[in-house]
Amino acid sequence: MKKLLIVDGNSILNRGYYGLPKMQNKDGCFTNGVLGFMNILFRVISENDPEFLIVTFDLPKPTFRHLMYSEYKGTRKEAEPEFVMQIPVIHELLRSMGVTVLEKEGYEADDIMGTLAKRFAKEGMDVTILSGDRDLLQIADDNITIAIPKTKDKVNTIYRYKPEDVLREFLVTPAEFIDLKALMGDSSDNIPGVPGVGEKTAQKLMVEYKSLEGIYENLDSITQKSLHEKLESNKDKAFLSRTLATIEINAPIEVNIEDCRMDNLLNEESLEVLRKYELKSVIGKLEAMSGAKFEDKALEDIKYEKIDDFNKATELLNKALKLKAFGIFEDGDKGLALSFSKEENYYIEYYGFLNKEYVKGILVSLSEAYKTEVISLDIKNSYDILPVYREGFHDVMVLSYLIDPLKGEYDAIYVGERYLGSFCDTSVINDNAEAYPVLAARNALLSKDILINKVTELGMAKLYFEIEMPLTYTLFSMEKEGVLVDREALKDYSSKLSKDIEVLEKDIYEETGCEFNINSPKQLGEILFEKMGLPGGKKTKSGYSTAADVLEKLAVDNKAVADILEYRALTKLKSTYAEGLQNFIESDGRIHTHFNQTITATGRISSTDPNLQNIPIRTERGRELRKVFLPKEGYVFIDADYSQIELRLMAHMSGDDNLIEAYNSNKDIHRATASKVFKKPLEEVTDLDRRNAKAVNFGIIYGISGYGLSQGLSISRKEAEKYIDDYFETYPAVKAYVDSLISYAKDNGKSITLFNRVRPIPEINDSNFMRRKFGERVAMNAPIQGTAADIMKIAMINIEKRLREEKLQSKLIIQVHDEVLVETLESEVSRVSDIIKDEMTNAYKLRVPLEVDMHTGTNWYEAK
DNA sequence: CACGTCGCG
DNA sequence: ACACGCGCGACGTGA
Repeated sequence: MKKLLIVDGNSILNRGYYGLPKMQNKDGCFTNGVLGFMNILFRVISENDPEFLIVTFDLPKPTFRHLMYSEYKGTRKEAEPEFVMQIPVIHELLRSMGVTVLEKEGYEADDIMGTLAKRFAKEGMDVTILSGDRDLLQIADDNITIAIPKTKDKVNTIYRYKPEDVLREFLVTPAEFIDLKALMGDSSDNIPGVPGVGEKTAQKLMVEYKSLEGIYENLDSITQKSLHEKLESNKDKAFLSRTLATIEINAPIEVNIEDCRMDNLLNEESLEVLRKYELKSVIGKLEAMSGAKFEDKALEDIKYEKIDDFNKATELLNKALKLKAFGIFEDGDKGLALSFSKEENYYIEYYGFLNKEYVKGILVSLSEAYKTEVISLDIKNSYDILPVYREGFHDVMVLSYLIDPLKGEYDAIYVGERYLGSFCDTSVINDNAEAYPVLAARNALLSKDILINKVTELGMAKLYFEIEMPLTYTLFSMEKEGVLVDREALKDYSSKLSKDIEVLEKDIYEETGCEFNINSPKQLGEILFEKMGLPGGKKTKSGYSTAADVLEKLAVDNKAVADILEYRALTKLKSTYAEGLQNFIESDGRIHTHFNQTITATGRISSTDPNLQNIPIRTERGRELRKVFLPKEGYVFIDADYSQIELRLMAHMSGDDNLIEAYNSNKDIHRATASKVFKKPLEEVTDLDRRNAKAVNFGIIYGISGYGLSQGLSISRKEAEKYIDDYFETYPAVKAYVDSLISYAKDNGKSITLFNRVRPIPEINDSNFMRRKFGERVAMNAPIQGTAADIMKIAMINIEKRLREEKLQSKLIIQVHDEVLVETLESEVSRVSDIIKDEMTNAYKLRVPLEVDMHTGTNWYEAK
């Protein structure tokens, strides 16, 4: 008989918390509840040996049961912060262990447990519910055991209740237990009960009359006067209490039991979490349970067949086409790994006619004739041998990123250990260059369904299928196209910089009276603040801060400092851009950056080798650099950027009527804000007012703080705080919205975008003030920045697709967060402009218009 | 390899 | 009294 264990998360965490003395890790995070939770859980697991495990939690929101009777205000006293901060920790740990965690808005954990227990028991499973309190006893039946941990005489035991045990101890059946509770009441559950009736009396009544109905039908036979009166005058309360005490067993919860299979609790991910919270004993218990030390877990071989025969490779590729799904991972120009199943893997070595072109020739038929799923760990790097993106292509790296965007790395080893519980011998990978590609193809194939289930559970299926997967192809196409760069112009730019740098260098040596390495913050700090005695406090770990905002204050009346700032600006331009970019110009004269889809915490893409998302623009000297980015012969650039997309999203998502109105009437938003916040007519708003309002607008998006704003505007913190207060008074719904973002994050340990993209925020309930405040700012920023990223991705996918499908020659080549650059055939300018504008403005319908600024030019300087 | 700094949105 | 704007990547220095 299959065994299922369902755990009442909040209640067991609570048990754990009060069962152990307070403990903290070195970050100050309390962990005793989590440790206690795990101890109880492992105890039950070892005694029961369940095959499946589900943990449920209450959401802090009111439930339907309680909403119906909202006059019963919560009497539950506020939980201790040391307890509350462990809620996200237990979530993080359970998630890392791959445990199914269920919670549903509008339902208590009791309802979820009751529903699932009854459902799976009916299907013939042996169900155990682990809870810290007796509420669940009403659910007990022949196939459902209620396990309750108790401490008696300092000995922890797990009490197990079947219906007969309930009867023996409480003298009622599980069904009657509901009425018993209705009479007694339960203050911790906000169940009023009949005042004055306690456990003993209730029990006596139930034994005698079996139900509330029985009691009230025979009220006359209750002779004890005071009890009679209590019952009579509280009949409504009794029946209402019964409704409140009844656990829902038909809650709308969907669970695939196979997803709840308990295996691989100890993996790279959970190990990391356990180490972070310093729960070594848990690691030990998990090792003992899995029967092996983590370090010497059974290592799996990477088995594969090497193919270097042309006919064999052809046969294999044709076989792949006919499969339901296969895994693929390209090993640069050296070869190609294919995986057909856990056991059947191949490495095709490119050689002679057996090359990429040949392989692509076969695989290209995947575009129509075959519905075969193609699954990779990084499919963007395989499009050079695949047809254009279609449904059925999958990327396991992208899936892992969506589930845990803070992780940073999603290689085959990580996926194997976290999602497959398969540990491979890394020495094999070090020794054999073919092993990793094979492992990547295989683990991608094997983990895809597991990961899609997780992503679906998290509400991100649409995000994955409709945005992230199509985007893999868009980014591939952009990288492949690259951007033309004028190497000679870059060299000229560099040598002009060199001249000016040389002069500055000499001036600085003279002005400071000594020669030193200006690029060394250490030496510079010593010269400025010790030798020259300029005012400036220690700011960094390693000495004086020589950051620009510090130096700018000194530069006003010190020529040397002013020169140093300029020197810094010019050397930056020279080393990072003028010299740096040259190294990336390839033989086609173009730079092919890498657009990374699995880096940022918020959902933006990033650009590396080189970074084309930080090409200078704010200073004229830097902006000049954009003249070296050119469209190819016969083409021009069209540059398009969203106008204030994040602020527009703030208007949309907060639903603030004032902000929405400002945008819908096409106002200058910063000016309009200044007018309202500083309470003066639009005509009287000065440039300074506007600048300040703009800073506040930005501050709101970044997660405002008085101090931060005061630094940005060089005003006192008090003034800055006044600005913020006035701002929130002007746009009250914005205030309510950012508050709701913080409270959502505190409750859930994460924030989400409009498209359900998840950004975990582990800092949000940290006991450390700084970390917690950081978490709060992240909670305010991530939904806005992330939603903007989502929308831009939609626009990019659609632009690339239309250019391709409408057989235009123009190509999308660069994205800079809210901006795209399209290399446009001259004769297509009008058509392509329409496409870009159309796809960007209509990427998603908001309550305010999405506006796009577009320019054409013969280089990036002109087009922007 | 960590740090400080600074380029961009 | 004090902590403090959000998100990235690249470079040079110095241990």
